[in-house]
Amino acid sequence: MDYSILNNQIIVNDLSQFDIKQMLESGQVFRFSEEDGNYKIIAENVICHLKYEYDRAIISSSDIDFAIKYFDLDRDYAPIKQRLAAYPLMQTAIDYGKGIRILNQPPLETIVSFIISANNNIPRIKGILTRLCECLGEDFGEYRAFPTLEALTSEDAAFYRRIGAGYRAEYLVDTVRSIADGFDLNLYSVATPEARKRLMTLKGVGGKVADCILLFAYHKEDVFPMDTWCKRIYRDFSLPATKSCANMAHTLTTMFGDLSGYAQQYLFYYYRQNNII
DNA sequence: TTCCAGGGATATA
DNA sequence: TATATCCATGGA
Repeated sequence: MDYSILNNQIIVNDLSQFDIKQMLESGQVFRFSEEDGNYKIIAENVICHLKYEYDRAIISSSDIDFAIKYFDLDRDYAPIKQRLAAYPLMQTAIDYGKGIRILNQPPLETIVSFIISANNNIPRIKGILTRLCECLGEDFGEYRAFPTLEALTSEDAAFYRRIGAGYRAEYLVDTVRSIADGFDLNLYSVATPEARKRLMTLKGVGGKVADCILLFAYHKEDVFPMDTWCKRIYRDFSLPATKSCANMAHTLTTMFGDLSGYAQQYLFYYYRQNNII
């Protein structure tokens, strides 16, 4: 994609495949805020400021290389959208969310975030994560970093309940302990089925949460996370009826192949924003 | 008051 | 392997 670096800022020239609101509000990330058109995103211990200037987007970051990778800037989404447009329903969804990109988020916080996301709603997820970082994250003045593994493992279930995690508190305690005890987070070059199997050994990580982690942290493109919105999406494709999310995900990933993750993201955003019940 | 939210664990057959 | 039930919380 067309971007350049100037004075420690990233200038994104091609807004046909880069939209700040669409990237952040497509349900893949929770630690962001907006005020008067200025967006703040925090990932790990890095903060990024995003805004528009004329017909360009400007990214300021404490770590430029991190930001380039995080916002997936070295990927051209034009051919992806062109291939997807041949599928039913997709042209509408792509037109609606043409600036969506799939972020490359740090694995640990993606795992924690999506364990919290289970049977939960986005405003609450954001609140729980805000309190988590406020309590355990390193203080950088303007913002708090995401807590380190050491900080996460230093707390018990009572703490996670206090910040509002509810019954997911025990899952979090168990999972961060597993990671500290040697669960290998480096799944970038592990094939999707094996990586998925490993993630699902973590407490609080089932099929859907595993797929979110695979897509939003490891950029595995051959997954289709099935949530309540995606069940409606499945219905509208008039595919074989089934009650099983696993069956739906299998049918959809068979249909979309290595475009599954992208298809899911455009469709999720379109359905949720338009509240298609 | 009940229902729902980017579901998963567990028990049961 | 497939289905039923329980789980904290807060907003609608």
